[in-house]
Amino acid sequence: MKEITSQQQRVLDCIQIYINKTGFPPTRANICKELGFKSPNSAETHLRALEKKGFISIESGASRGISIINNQEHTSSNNEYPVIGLVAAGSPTLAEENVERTINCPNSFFESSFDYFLKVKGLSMKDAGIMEDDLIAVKKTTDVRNGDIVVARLDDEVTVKFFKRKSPKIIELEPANEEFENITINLEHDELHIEGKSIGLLRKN
Amino acid sequence: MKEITSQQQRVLDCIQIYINKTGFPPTRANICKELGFKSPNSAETHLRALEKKGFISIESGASRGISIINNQEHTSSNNEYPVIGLVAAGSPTLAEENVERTINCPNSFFESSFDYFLKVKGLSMKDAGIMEDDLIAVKKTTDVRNGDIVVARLDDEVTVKFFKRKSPKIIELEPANEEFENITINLEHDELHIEGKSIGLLRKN
DNA sequence: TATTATACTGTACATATATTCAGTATATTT
DNA sequence: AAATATACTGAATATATGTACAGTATAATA
Repeated sequence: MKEITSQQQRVLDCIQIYINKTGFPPTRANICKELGFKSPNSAETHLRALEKKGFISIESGASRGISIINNQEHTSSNNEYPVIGLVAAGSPTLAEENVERTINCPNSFFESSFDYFLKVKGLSMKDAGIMEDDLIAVKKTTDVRNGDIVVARLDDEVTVKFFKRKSPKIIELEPANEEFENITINLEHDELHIEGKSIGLLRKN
Repeated sequence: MKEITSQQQRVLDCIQIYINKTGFPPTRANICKELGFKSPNSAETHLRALEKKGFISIESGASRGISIINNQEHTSSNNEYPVIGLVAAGSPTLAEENVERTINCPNSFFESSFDYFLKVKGLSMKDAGIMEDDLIAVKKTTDVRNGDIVVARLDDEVTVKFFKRKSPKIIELEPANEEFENITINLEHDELHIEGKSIGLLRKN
C-alpha cells in the first residue's frame, strides 16, 4: 500500500461517508459537490490515483462502481469463532462435535489474531485469574515463550498451564494454584504437543 | 413492516448479495440478469413493492440508488464501547477525558447489554478472577442482587466489589482477596452510589 | 533537464441507467 | 364486478454518469 496524499485521503473519506450516509457510493459529481471541486475530472483523477495505490477498486463503465478495499481485516470485520470445550481426554480439535457454539467477535479484538475459544474446566490457573468456564482466546501456534499460558496436550490429556523451559529437553507446565503440582516433561521420554497459547480471556457472568 | 412475497424476497436477497460482492447496489438490469428476468421493468416493479413495504429505499434519479433498510439492529450490529480507567478518586463518568479508548464489540456480546468497559486497578477481586488491568463490562443499573459484582462509589472513591445486603440499612462490599477487608456501609450515615454491575470480563494478555 | 505525480478547470459525448408507457395474465380484496 | 397487488415482456426515452480530451500550474523525481 503506497502513501496517500492529504487530498486523496479527503476523497477516500468522502466516499466512505457518502456510503455510510446513503448506502451506495458517490458519483464523480457527488464528490465534486462534497469537496468543492468544479470539474468532474478532479474527482476522476483522484479516483484513478486511489485505485492505482490500491485503496479502492473501480468497475469500468459502471455508475457508482467504486468500492473501498479493506486493506487487511483491521477494520471492523467480524468472524464467528468456535467455542471448544476443554474435555479431559482428547485434543481440542475444531471438529464439529467439539464446537459447543460460536461467538461473533471482531477479528482484531485481542492484540493478536486467534483461532478459537477454549472453555476452561477446573481451577488449576485460578491465581492467574482463569476461573471455571472462562473462555480463553487461543492462537494456534507452537512458538511459545517462558511464562506464556499455553494449551498443551500430554497423550490425550489437554491442559492449560504456564510454559517454562528448564533446559533444552526439560519443560515444566506450571499451574497457578498451590493445590496443584508442576508437571515436568522430559522430551526424551515423553511427548508434549503445544496446541497454542492464550492471548486473551472472556468471561460471561 | 408488511409481508414480503417469495419473489420479492429473492430480489431483496439478490440486492444484498450483489452489495456484498461488489460493494455497490445493482441496477435494474443487474437484477434481471441475476434472477433471469427479461425486462428491466420486472425488477422495477419489485423494487417499488419493496420500497412501499419499507424493506429498501430508492433515491429517485440516482443510478444504483438502492439501500437496504435494516429494520432494527438485531443483525450483528457492533458498537464502539468506551474503556474507562478506574481512577482512585472520582466517578467513572463517560466524559471524554476519562475514555482511554474504545473497543468495537457486538452489541449482544455478553448475556445482557452493557454500557462501558472499566479497567480494573488493584487485586482486591483476584479470587473472583479479576486481575489488574482486566476490563469489566459494566451495565449501568442500580438493580443489583446479593452476590453481584458491582461498581460502587463511596464519596469520590470508586471500587469493584461483591454486593451483600445485610439488612435494609446495612450493605457490605466484599473483596475477593483475604488481604483486603470488607467495607460496611450504614445507609443512614453514609452515602453509597451503585454505578452499575459487572456482566462480563475481557482480558488481553 | 525531462519526466512523472499531484491538483485542478472546462467541455464534450457515448453509454449506462432510471423510469414511463403499453400490454398480458393470475390471484386477492373490496 | 371492479379495483388492486403480483408477476412478468417489450420498447422507448430523458438523463445520469463515466470518461476522454484540452488546458494550466506546482512540486518531486530521474
